[in-house]
Amino acid sequence: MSVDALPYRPHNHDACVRDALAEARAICQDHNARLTPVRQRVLELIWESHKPLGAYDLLAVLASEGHNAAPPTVYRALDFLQQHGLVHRIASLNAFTGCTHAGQRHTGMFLICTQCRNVHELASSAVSDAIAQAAKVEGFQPSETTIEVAGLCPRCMASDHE
Amino acid sequence: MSVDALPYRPHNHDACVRDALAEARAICQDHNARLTPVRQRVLELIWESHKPLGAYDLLAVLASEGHNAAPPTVYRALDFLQQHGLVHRIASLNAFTGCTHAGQRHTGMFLICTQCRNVHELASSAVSDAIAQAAKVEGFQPSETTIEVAGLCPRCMASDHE
DNA sequence: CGGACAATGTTATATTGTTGCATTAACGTT
DNA sequence: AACGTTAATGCAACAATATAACATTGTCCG
Repeated sequence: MSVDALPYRPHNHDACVRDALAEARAICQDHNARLTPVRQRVLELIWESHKPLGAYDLLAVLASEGHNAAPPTVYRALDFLQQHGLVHRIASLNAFTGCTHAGQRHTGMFLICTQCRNVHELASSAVSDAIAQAAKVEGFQPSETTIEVAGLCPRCMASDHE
Repeated sequence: MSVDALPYRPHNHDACVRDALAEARAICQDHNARLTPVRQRVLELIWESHKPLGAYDLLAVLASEGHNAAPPTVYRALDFLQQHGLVHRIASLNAFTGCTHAGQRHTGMFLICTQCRNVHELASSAVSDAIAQAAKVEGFQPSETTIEVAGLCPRCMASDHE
């Protein structure tokens, strides 16, 4: 795997994928939901990539693995995973990424590097509080919040200055 | 025009469209940019609607007006308008809305009513500061920020409780 | 086993956005 | 006014993303 495929925070990637899957299994069991082979494979692919993947990227991999998959296959798996808080959709990229706070109540904030394409998810209560407060002042009742920040990750910034 | 087409903050809509266009003309002059007929018409349609419009919605209106328009026509106009800070793209809706802070340096935050589809733009420095701070902690250098909050606007909340 | 419901397969289509190239309009220079 | 240059538009095709509708298969539970 190319180094670019790794997020800019170094870690043991194999373990991180394994943990994410274990966590997913636990959460699904808890929700009485079935983490079927397609769903699990899609989740795994997303985690392995560690960058947002488009639905058609996933579709292509599944196809290359001999799975007779059509768009609905992938979109349904993604819907399921989103419903159970296992993946997020990045609206500005039309792509999907593994949730690093699965099981926790949070509104994710995404730092998206425009150069290496890696995405880093945060859950800053300072940010969500500020947003909740701003909404409240307007008498607005939030249900879903999207926070996506495009820019340069530390690693790319450093390599740009070489 | 139906009342639903108005934003939930009451105002003189004709004047608001007129002002937005005047502002746009001033800004374009200032930027040495040309607010051509197509561009102006697209901006006008977006403001008249006061709800996010999709590119193909705009296209349909232009077509109905006898304009021989193809998708690139609309997308180019929208690109131009975005570049000059006159409209925003709402990523979670694939739609475009007039910028209510044109000319001011800001990162917009959008309150999107899932019921009446109206969108209200804010520029909360508390929010942008919190986001900037969260990014800084991660060593991330932001360039573009997307903040979109879906939920219920005050008017719809009130009418739901009748 | 058998019925009910969840999940998947399959085909077609809708929606959103882009590329590439030809044509026309605007602007400054001479 | 004619000229060249660049910006803007017209136009045709296509790419990318997402959904609808309905048939089929699988799973669970009585």
